[in-house]
Amino acid sequence: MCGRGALTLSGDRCRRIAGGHGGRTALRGSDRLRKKYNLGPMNYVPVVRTLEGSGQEAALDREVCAMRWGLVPAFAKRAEDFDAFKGGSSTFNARVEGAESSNLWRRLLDKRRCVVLFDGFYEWKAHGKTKTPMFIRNRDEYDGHTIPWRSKTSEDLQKVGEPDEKELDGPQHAPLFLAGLYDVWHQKGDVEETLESVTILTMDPEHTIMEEVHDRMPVFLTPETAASWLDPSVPFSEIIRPVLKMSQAHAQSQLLLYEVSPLVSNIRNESPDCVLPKKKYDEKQLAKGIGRFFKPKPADSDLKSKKRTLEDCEEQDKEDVKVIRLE
DNA sequence: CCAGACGTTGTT
DNA sequence: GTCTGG
DNA sequence: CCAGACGTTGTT
DNA sequence: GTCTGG
Repeated sequence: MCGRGALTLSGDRCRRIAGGHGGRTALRGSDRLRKKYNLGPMNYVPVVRTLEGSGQEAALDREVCAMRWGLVPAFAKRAEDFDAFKGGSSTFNARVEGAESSNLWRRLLDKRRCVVLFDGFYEWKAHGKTKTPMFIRNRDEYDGHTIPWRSKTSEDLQKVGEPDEKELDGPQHAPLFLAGLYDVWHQKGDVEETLESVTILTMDPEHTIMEEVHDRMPVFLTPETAASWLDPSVPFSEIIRPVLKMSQAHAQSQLLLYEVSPLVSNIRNESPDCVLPKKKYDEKQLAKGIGRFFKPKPADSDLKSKKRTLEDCEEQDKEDVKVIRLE
């Protein structure tokens, strides 16, 4: 993990995921969230956090807000010092090993934990000199769609339980819950500017399917560990062991990994085809007629063979129509 | 005391 | 903000 | 994370 | 190889 993702959830969908309805889960800055099948650091991603200063445990509320992926700590003098694309420190991932002994991360571990929502993310699997893009998401059967409340009344729990509306604004599979840390940076000087930004924790993928693809993976949260992760009354030192254990279990049993087309490797390609399995993408391209150029060419180029080729093309076009109608 | 760092991934 | 190096 | 640029002189 | 852009 984790430098590229897909994110097509609407703000409202994120809010339902984050804890149901009514005033208990606020939504802010969702105009910064657009459907994206190919996003990287510096883009805005939906973050679930616990609202500060909302009283004691029983009254804690949540908020979903758009934050920039790539953390700028509150103490930064210039935001560029933490912009990996401008020679600064790379802060879109944080290694969980040793986070407690890092000046950058330690201050966030107890009070600035959050959950980052993704449809899925991309990883480039290396074989020798070539790299194959893969997409990783929750399998269709996984039913962890919402983050429950911790220590809430049964009334609250009922509110959250299952999604009670047919979700038409994004993928049907459960989104990934990724463990994150956030911070708020205020620019000093004449220009008043506030930047909320986030990093995604990474861990060792050993003994999971992710090991086949990469030497790091994000920390996956389940509905239950996500609820604890969001509870600021639980210290990091207490929660991290079970969280990592559950993340490993999740990566062992609930993920779906598949190869995608090389389209995604260029971040300017912003198409739903990015998340299409490569096999389906290839079929689609063939159906569009691009695939015919990979057919063997005629040996000679006299008029007759040219004509035959043209006829072949027309024939192919008719077949294409059939294929498209069948879909 | 002040100055300066505070990070990750991937590749060799 | 907080720690390390000098 | 990957892709793509990496440059100058002179002219409009 | 190294840096910038997205």
